[in-house]
Amino acid sequence: MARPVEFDENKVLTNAMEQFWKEGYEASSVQKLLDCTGINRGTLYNSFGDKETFFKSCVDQYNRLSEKQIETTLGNSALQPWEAISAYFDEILVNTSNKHRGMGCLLVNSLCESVNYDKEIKKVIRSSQALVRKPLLARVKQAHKAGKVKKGISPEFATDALLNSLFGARVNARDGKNAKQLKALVDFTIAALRK
Amino acid sequence: MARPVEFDENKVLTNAMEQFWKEGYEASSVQKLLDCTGINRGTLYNSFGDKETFFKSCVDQYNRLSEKQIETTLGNSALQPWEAISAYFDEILVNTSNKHRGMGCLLVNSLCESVNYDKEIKKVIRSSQALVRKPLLARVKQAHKAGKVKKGISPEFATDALLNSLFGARVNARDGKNAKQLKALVDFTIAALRK
DNA sequence: TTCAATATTGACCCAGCATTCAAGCTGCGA
DNA sequence: TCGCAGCTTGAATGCTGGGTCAATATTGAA
Repeated sequence: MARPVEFDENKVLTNAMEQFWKEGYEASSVQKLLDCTGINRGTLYNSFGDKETFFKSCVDQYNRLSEKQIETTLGNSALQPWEAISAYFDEILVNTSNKHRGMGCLLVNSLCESVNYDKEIKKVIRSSQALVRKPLLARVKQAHKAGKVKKGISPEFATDALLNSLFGARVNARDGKNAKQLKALVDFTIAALRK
Repeated sequence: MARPVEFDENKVLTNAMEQFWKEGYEASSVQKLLDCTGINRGTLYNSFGDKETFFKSCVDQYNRLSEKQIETTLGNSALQPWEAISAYFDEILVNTSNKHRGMGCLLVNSLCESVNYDKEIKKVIRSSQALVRKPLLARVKQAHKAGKVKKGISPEFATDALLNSLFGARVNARDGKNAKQLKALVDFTIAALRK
């Protein structure tokens, strides 16, 4: 009945996501977003809303990427708990392009840039982080039940320690550390928790 | 011979540093910097140069703060190596105002915001991080010589692991975790390295 | 073929950005 | 007391920011 969309929504979201991921929210001007997506100014506002709304859609796109990484690792029932956890970290830190590795984590970056310091976006970031924490905690609990976690460490704390190590690694990734160095850092944390 | 300066340079730098620390480089407009420092537009440009130069001066101010924290902890020869290291982390994560804790680390934030993604400021940030790494490494080496580091762990790696944990904690601090939770995270890393 | 519905386009808006500068002010040396 | 070096001031500048909109294009249905 009406004119169909011409742009590829997935490509637009992916390109814009990478722009935000690399340079952050504030430094990503609408003009830069238009350049990297190839769409027109009006099209952006018409189809994706204002900059903040568009950013949230890009975070959703990032979460979809995240979920894929989780599915094949933490969500792979063929893997033992610690193998799954290790595979997940490998997926993020090792089996990724140098480009993506060097950009760190969009959620960590956004938290540190503090997009609109005390506004709504912070909530989005937090709930996105839960997407990782939940399946990670599930695996740690599994390991815990199997007696594969060092004594005196609760599954919740072990999960926090793993995430803390991962956050650090992703800051270090942005600082230029290579895959091997980053892997060594998270492997050390795993070794400290695992029995 | 001429009119003397009226503003307190130290206060100006401290206030501006906190503005950059809290909201990042891009979101800290010159107007916001004028508001929080109380100086005039022309005065800023006359006495501190442009925004980028001013930002670097604020990073210097942050480094001075950092050096003070290092002096009384890592630099305190009355303390044993691990006690000094632990005291340093306490100083950053526990013995600090809720306000400052919640802002994380200016250097980590800047790295994640990626101020001018591939420009000169990144160098400033990196050399500033060396200010912490050097005395920390010295203490770890001391512990290593005294046989107080777990077998098979080099002082360099142990230092990187500590810094990784600290980076993670400062991201988590920005996410709202409290002093106790943050301390538990770095303490866990220390315990994993210490013998 | 016509028309309603929606997508696309880029010129346009103005608020806010970083930066400059000419004029005014202040206090010390002469 | 006067002159002037140099700090202070805020209006002015040009540019870029995010956001709007009327005109145009493209489709399917009638």
